[in-house]
Amino acid sequence: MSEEMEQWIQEMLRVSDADDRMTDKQIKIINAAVETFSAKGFAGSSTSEIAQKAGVAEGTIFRHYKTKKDLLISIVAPTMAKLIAPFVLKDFNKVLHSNYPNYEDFLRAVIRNRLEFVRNNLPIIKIMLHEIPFHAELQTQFKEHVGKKVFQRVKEIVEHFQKEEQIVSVPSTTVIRHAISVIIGFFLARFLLLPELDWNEEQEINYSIDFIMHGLAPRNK
Amino acid sequence: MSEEMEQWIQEMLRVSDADDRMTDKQIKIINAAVETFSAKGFAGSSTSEIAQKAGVAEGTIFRHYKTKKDLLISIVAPTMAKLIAPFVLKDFNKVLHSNYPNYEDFLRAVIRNRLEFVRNNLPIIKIMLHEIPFHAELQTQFKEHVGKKVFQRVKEIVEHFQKEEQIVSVPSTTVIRHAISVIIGFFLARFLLLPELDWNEEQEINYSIDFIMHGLAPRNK
Amino acid sequence: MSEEMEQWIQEMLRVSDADDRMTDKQIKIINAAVETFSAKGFAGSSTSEIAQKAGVAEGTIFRHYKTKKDLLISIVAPTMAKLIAPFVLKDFNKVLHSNYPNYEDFLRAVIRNRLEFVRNNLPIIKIMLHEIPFHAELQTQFKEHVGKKVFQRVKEIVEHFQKEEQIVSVPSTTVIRHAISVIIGFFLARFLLLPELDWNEEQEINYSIDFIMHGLAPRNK
Amino acid sequence: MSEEMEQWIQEMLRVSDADDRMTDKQIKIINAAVETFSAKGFAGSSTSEIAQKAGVAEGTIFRHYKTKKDLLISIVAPTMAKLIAPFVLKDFNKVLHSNYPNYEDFLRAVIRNRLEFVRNNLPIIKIMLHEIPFHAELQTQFKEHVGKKVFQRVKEIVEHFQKEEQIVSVPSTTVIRHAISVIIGFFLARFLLLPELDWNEEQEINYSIDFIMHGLAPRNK
DNA sequence: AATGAATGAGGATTCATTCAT
DNA sequence: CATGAATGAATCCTCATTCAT
Repeated sequence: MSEEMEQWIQEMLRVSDADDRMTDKQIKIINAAVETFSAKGFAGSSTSEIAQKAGVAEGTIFRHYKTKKDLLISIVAPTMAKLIAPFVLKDFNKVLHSNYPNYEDFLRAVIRNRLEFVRNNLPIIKIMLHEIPFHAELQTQFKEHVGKKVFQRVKEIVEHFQKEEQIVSVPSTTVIRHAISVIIGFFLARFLLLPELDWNEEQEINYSIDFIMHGLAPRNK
Repeated sequence: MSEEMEQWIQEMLRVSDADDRMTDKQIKIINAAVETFSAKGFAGSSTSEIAQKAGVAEGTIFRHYKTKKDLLISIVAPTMAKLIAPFVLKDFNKVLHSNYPNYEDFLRAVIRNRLEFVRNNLPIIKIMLHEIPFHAELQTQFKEHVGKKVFQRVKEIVEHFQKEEQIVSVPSTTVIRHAISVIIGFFLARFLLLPELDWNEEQEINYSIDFIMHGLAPRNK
Repeated sequence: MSEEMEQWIQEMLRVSDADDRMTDKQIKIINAAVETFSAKGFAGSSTSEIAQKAGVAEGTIFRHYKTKKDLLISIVAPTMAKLIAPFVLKDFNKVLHSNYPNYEDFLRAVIRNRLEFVRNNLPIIKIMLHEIPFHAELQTQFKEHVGKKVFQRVKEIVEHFQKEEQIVSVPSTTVIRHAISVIIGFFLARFLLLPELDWNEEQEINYSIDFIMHGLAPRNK
Repeated sequence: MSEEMEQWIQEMLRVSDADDRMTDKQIKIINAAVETFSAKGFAGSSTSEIAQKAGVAEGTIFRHYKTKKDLLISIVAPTMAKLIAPFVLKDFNKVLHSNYPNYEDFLRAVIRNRLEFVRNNLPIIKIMLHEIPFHAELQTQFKEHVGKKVFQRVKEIVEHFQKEEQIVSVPSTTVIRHAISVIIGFFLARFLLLPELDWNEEQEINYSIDFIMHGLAPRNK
């Protein structure tokens, strides 16, 4: 792997791990809330249970977070930002201007990186998945950030490689959907559907990349 | 398309549409519950709201469904069964013994058929997605039916074509995951993420099949 | 025992066993209600449970008994009447005019007879005990029948024997209370507090009569 | 009366009056609950009525008592304990080793003392009587404490006096039942059946003791 | 007579949130 | 800052009773 890319990966890691300053009790509350929301869903969790699990008084939660929903937002929003952080790095599509003969290594680096991120933030990712449909604020944030910024960046890359005839000539939205489906499908299987299996992650990543590469390869008539 | 396959598709349709006999009020309750659960989630919906929406007394709900959860189950369970019904038809993998040169038409038939089913049962499908993680009964049913029966059938087909060297030599579980990811990815985008777009469904199905076919094609070194 | 007394006992039995005419369903309802009220109390029993136990529709109960309370009254009232029936027989205090040297045999006959009655109507007796304090109608009936009629009869007898100096010269109300306490104390222990014990009823009756006789015997200074 | 006995009576009083520390609202809730349960029975009382009577929000009840039944137990259990407290004082049967020629004074002291206790706790005593049959926890406590501990103590005394031939030679269980029946019979008449009467309590106690003493006196053939 | 679906008031209990300490 | 008692609206659910069939 090129040195350039390694630097980029370091950047990606740095960006994801920025942590806000919080008091000891706040951290306990957040942890308890994450655990509870993740296990029972937002609507199925009670603030009293969270307080108990956090070892604080019921009132303490509301000193830090005006409402229960506030608590949810302040858990999900930063993680959603971190989840897509690498894609909005200003040098994300540096790959375009490098002299890579292909995008395979790049794809592999991104997958590995996000795999780690998901692994380390699994409960919050679950909360995101479950709650986005029910909370306008989260939907807005999701559509804005993921739907626009990320999509825009990825689209540029895809269309670049299409111009170079390294990717089949199919609407770029479709190309993106296919690729992302395969990757997210892997993440879901790995962490949500069959986490108990004995996964060979490197191999599966390779299979997935291989599948995507062949699926997207230009058609030779 | 062969006549045989057309018959099978008819069979698939027939199986999916069997409808239970219910009283007028029961239907109203179910419809109101589907609408509400789908919009706010199970835990976020109140029985009083459902009753009001259904135009019945709150007590009437509990005459027909012992608990609120009962109401959920009796909505989700049959639809989950219908969702996978085609896969457990005894002649589902008839394709194996036919003389198709490939499995493309078969795949297209299944996708089209399930696309229609999802379209016609969208709110319930949403409920399924949201609630399965929180209800042991639904999880059990899902793992049992989808995880075991459907997977088994599909695996047979995949391994059959692998033996005939029409599919790349990769673990069948991985093959299945890739194909399903692409299809479900399409369904999610079509109905949940970007339903407001002006979709050319036939074309997208073709792209997806094309992507899968190339992604799964045997590698020629 | 005298022949006269035996006749009286026969009369007592006859009076207690008069049974009202009821339809088959009515009998089932009453039995179910007795069972339920006795086990859970009136307020703790639901008409739906009674209907279920009786094998009739919920509405059927209300065809025969206007309200749930009606059902209670129509169970308790007749049994309360039967419970005191012997005491209001017009020849109850025939004992006064017989030439008995004492009242022992008479007391024994009454105790035995009421013991049988209680044994055969235990659940209803329980209901009476529990519900009289909470239902004005039952209280009225109880005070009227038991408190007045029975008390009047017994008082005459007691005062008769006091005049004959066979009973200690103590207020007749106190005498009656003492005797009844001992008898009812026995019934309660026998059937409610320690029903599982292996009771020698005849012997206990003798002990109780003996205790009463000595307790009430005229004091010899 | 001996000085020794007077001391014992003081001890008895002290033990009965120990009062738990409770907040102002808790006291109001308990008082309202006692009043309501006593008047309508446990099952016939609603928590909303109790809250209203106590002048607190309904939720407040459940902050202090997890369930309505909890509220009942926390009312009845301590009173049941206090009711029998004198009998389990370690010097209760001190009477055995004193040089009393008889047990009359002792019996009178106990009756007077418990009469006062019942007078001061009448509503709770009523609740006890009504609810013990319907609540396993109360039954257990009753059988354990009253049935075992009290009975054991009293039995020792009775058998002691039987050995000394001051009590008739009849099974001690029967002796106890007779004595207790007379005393409880008096209490019930005094407070529950005919509370409106103008009772001369001291005289009735004397009559009852007299009745018991004669009823239990050794038989002279 | 009998049914049982339907009712809506009322049941116990939970909840997010407030506020005096 | 933190507490936890207090709130009262809202929750799910049960109930006695009615009424069309």
